[in-house]
Amino acid sequence: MEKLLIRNQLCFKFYAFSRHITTLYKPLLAELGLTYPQYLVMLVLWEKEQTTVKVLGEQLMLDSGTLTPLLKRLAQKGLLNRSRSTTDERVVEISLTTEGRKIKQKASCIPDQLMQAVNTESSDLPQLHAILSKMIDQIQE
Amino acid sequence: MEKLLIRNQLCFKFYAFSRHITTLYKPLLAELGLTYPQYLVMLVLWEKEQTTVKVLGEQLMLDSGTLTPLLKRLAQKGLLNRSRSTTDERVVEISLTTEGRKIKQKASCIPDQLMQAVNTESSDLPQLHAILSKMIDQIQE
DNA sequence: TAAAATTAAATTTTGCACAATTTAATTTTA
DNA sequence: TAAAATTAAATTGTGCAAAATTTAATTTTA
Repeated sequence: MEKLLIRNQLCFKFYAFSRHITTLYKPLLAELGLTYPQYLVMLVLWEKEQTTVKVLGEQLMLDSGTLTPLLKRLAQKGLLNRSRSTTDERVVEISLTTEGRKIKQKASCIPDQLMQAVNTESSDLPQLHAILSKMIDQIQE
Repeated sequence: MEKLLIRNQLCFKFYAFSRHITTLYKPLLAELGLTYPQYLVMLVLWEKEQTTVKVLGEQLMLDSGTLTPLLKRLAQKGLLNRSRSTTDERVVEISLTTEGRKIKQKASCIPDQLMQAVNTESSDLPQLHAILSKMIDQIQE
């Protein structure tokens, strides 16, 4: 029964820390007018300027129920375009706009600023990366 | 700029894995009729049968905006009672009901089942616990 | 090739999360 | 002790998440 003690729950630690990270991002992303999930979409588009809702969903592990309204908001802000593919009308293509490309510069300092705020002992970082990567790879099998 | 690559983002890994854990809990908690945040509240109450919204919020790192409606749902299910403190009318006391106490038995197998589903290499577990505990302790300073 | 199956997004619904504000009670302090 | 400050919940509003269903397009297969 001691496994029901909240302090012993690894999953609660993930849940709590993940939310904490989002609050640390908030002031940094506010300057770009983005939420954290919106920022993740922009990260993907900064790597590859054109993609689809499906591919985006696979990369971020989010479904269309989450992405459709989120992408509409980003389109509203003028950061990306949404359009039906002409070769397959089921597909919606997402492409970076000039404005969307522009704010990549402003975002370039965010990763460092954020990690500073997270303030993880830097010796723990490689281990965390390794363990989490392994765990996430397992999900995607 | 390579820090803007999504695969390099530790925070995305936390975000994605935390959501993944919640989906693993879902079928287990469905038998109790609970969501994951509701389950966390029950974990706290199974340790200490009476508490307050404020204390609960500190333990789970959630505010009244999240807890108030969540606690109303748990009260609706008959698992806990909400009542204003008589000594300080600002405070709402939360107490476990007989029904709420009863389902602790049903929940006793969940931690093991969940960790099996998470399928983390068991050699990584102590490290994860240690690193996350340290990081969460820093938040609460 | 027509029917069946599959696929991609969108929609609907429920339930968090959290910032900001409000309300009411209690404490502090001038 | 009356005014000011603080505290605890509740409320309001926005934006995820994810399950379930719907819609429309494409692919498979009988």
